[in-house]
Amino acid sequence: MADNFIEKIIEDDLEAGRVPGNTIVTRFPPEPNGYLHIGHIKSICLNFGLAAKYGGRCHLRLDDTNPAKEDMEYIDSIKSDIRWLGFDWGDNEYYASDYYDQLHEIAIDLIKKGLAYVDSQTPEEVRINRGTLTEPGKNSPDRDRSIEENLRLFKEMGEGKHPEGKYLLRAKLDMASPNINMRDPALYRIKFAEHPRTGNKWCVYPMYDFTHPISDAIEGITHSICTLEFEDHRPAYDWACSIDNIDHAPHQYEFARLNINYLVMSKRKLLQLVNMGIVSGWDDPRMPTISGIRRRGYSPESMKDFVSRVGVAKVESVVDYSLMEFCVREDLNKRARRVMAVLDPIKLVIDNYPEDLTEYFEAENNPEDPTAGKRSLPFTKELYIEREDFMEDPPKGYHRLFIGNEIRLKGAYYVTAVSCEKDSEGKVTVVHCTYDPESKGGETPDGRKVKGTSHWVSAKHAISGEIRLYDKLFKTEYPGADTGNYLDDLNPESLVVIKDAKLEPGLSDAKPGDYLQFMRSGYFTPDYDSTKDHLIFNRTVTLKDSWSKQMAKNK
RNA sequence: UGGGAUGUAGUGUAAUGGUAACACUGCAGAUUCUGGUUCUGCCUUUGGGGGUUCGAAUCCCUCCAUCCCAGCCA
Repeated sequence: MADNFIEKIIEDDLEAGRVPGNTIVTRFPPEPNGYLHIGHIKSICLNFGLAAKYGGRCHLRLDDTNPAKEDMEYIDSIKSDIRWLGFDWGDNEYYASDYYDQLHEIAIDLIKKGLAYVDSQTPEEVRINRGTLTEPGKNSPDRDRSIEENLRLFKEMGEGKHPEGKYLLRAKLDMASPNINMRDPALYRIKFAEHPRTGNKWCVYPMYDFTHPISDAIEGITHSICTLEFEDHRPAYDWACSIDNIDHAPHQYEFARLNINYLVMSKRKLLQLVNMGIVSGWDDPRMPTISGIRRRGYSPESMKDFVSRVGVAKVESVVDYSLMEFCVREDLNKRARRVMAVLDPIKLVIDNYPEDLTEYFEAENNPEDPTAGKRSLPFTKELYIEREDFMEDPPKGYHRLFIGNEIRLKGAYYVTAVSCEKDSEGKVTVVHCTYDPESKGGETPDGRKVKGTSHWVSAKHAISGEIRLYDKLFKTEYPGADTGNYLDDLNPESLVVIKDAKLEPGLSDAKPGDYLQFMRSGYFTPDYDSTKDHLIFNRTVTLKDSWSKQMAKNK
């Protein structure tokens, strides 16, 4: 069953016998000029998913035709990000630069056939003579240069005899075409940049419209899938596939790229955020890069689920950020180990609890997963609880701790608040309570109910940790929509650091990649910089919180 | 204004001439040793106008709206 229009096309092609060897071949073709982001996940899942579903293969091809912007660092990150998602391209790792020799030959061939020429117009002249959207372009004065002259000049371009911008190899198509991409598109330009893979071997580099279709054809790609903005390039794609007598020319199909509100996804903007130091790097947990969300604690499974829920179509759309949060919560709910962590601690003293006693209580590691086992938590007279779990003057509907109210300390005892101490500024520092020894384990023989349950850690046994509370990097749905500058919409509270949270002792051996739920708070994961002496946890996403939502509404 | 595309609940995606649906969001409630999870219910949809047809989201005409294209970027 086809899940989207591309699968429908593939199934039709397969059924009609239009696919050589009945093996579909796709490719994921990133340009190594930045880190992969969430938008790429859609393309990766589509291309690798298609190959898996229809028993074909998917190539990884680095589209490295612009050495001025590309870098080895990006190539490495791209590969590790795809692997993290769980996809394997096997031996099918290719580079557009692998085809430079062939591409060069084809270009010479085109010149010999009179289908390409060397243009000596300045870039400015090329632009002006291209015409506009409504007016046709004008032929270059060099359009009818002799084949011999073209051959000589192209050779000299390749030999580094001319500066950048001096000459340009163009296809001889149609300067009057209503499709601007067909008005004698550039094939080769001079560039003296060092290429990450070919070094200084070349000083002419082929353009996308020339390189991409031919790379696809060389690799035997059957279905070349790209985003909507390349729709206009399809005639150029088909032209390039037609010049070399290819048996089974690949076809290009376009789908809508993934947009998500509250996020910026263009590589230009992401690079700017990195370069301006607004984030700590490409893998800052607030970045929508794959390495960023990995560090943030998102699971690959949740992201694959997310893009599959988004679907594939040709309508340009903006997906709700909340769908992504739903997906990560749903996955982490099933797999995250539950722990107790008090982010903003106040001391809770149980006045009638023995001074030197330590009891141990068993706690489930994950109520959603019985196989996750249990752990033992120490309990003493002095504990830490969350500051927001006690109020002197609670609003209606508050069923946490207040003077005279009884709550449960998760898995331990029922306690009733009796008094509190405050500092000179009126801030509560200590809450005093009494416990009911009969309620041991969190239930009483008389079966009475309490409405509130708080998490806690024993003050004596607690370990300290730094907590990084991440939130959206932008505070508006469409960053920059109002002012034209997306940087105006940065969320000043996208990162709030808690220096000294109180954590249950077992957290000392948590490692990056662990999925944790800090009970009643959110999902967290150890940061890469976390050490045994200085624990650091990143908040992936909060738990849904209907209480704070209700409070916000009543305001 | 030339060319290329796209219009289905707030958001995303199905339904290919036969009862407009699923998920997320939102709202209400139940359950719960996480105000989490789970469960139940509710809200809201075919861009407009014509036409063809017993019957149109689907086919035709027309209008409207939105997006993309004038890099020697991809």
